[in-house]
Amino acid sequence: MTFRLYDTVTREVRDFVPLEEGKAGLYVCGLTVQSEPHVGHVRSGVNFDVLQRWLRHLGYEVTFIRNITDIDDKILVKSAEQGRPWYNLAYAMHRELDKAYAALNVAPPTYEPAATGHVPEMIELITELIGKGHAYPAEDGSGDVYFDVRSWPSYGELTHQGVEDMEPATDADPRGKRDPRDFALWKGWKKETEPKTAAWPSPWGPGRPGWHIECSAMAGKYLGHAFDIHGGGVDLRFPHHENEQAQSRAAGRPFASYWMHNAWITTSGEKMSKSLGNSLTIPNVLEKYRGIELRYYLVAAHYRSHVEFSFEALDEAAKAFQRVEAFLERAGVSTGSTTGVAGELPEAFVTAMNDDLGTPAAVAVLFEAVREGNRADDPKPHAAQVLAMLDVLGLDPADPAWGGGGDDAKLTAAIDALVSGLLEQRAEARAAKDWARADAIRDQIKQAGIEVEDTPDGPKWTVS
RNA sequence: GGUGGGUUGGCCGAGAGGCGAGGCAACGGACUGCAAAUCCGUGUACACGGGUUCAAAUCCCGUACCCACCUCCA
Repeated sequence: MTFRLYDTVTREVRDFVPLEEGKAGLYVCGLTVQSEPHVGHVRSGVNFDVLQRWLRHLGYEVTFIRNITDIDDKILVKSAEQGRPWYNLAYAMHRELDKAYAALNVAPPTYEPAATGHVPEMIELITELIGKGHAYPAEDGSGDVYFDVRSWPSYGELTHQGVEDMEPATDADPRGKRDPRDFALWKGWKKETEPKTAAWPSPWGPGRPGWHIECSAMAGKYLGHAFDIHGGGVDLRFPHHENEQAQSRAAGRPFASYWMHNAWITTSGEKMSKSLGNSLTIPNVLEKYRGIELRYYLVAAHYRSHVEFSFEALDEAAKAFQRVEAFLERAGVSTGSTTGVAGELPEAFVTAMNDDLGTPAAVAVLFEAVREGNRADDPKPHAAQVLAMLDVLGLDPADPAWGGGGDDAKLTAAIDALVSGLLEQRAEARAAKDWARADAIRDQIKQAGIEVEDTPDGPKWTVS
């Protein structure tokens, strides 16, 4: 059975046929590192991480490039507001993003190129476009270079829009554009307002890259002029991806075969914009929920479905996932080094994943396996299947990526020593059928935040 | 004005012509000293109005409401 995915261009789910058999080239637009990452930002990271893992599972040799935009208008504005160099802000936020990805077990891509490191590649591409008559230096002496939308008849093909139907830019400043829809490939340095460090030499004078050009240049450099899949958030379809494709193809590069776009996460029906305050930043959410729980929440919804974020829903998701963990614990495989040597994936799971990464259906299969395992005399084979599924989804609790360092083990031992003393007293009370005292001890332990469960193997405690 | 998406039970969230995805919560039962966990069982949901069909949450027409993008937001 082949892997099928939804292509934004054809608007249908179609077979994935790579350009080169056995290999998959994937480019995903990463973030503009201008502020702390929030839940919405990280969704794309998790979604494409699942894609990457699934392609690898299918046996593809994956080259995964996810860029970092580390110079742009907003970075300049924000850093100025904060009174620090733009590169300091970008670098600090980049490190925050790395931390957020790590906390969610988002595997690093093959390479994470930054825009500022690829100015020569961009200049080369822009020069080529000017040479072919698809771009022009602004006539107002600003040092800007624009892509000439009118020179490229298929402009709009990605998002199925005609140039005539597009709303003319409302940002009143036409600068030196021939057509208001023309977009900047290169932005001339504005001496009066922009720091000198934000300008690079170019044939058109000092300046910095336009937003879209970086992705065309970097995708071309690391994946070749034609590659398999290009991904990003829905908002990037237009103008970003439309422009990437236009400028790449105008330069004679075929560019991506498939376009994938993940949907939004909103809060109270609204876009999770960066101005919303910081209650939804990853560091904040991780104070209340574990990374694996947040990841489960994100994976349990289909990547093309809009998700209305709420802490109530995240809470439910966390409980659901704990059910899986409790099963693994019971089956006695949760702490073993079973990662990677787990059982076979159920066919229904594979079918679900092959159908445009149908993670909701895949998760349903996961829970069915958990129930069967709970019912079975020997849960181990089911547990092995469960682990195999979790591994593909990046949700294996035993994965060292989740941390669980040595301090934890020490703490656990210390608590165990304290709790076991109390549990012995409770056992004595129970043996004497002194239920009141037994329950009082259990309540006492519970007040410390520790739940006691009686199992066939004796009482077990967990931090609730 | 253009383009696209959405409205599913108490809640989250799948599905895309005919067997009630899955999870959370609730209720009943089993197990338990009581719990917890687990298992078994219970719900007749698809925005509204028409239509097509033996059969519609799913297809068609219309209506309402919501959302996203339209030049630097994942």
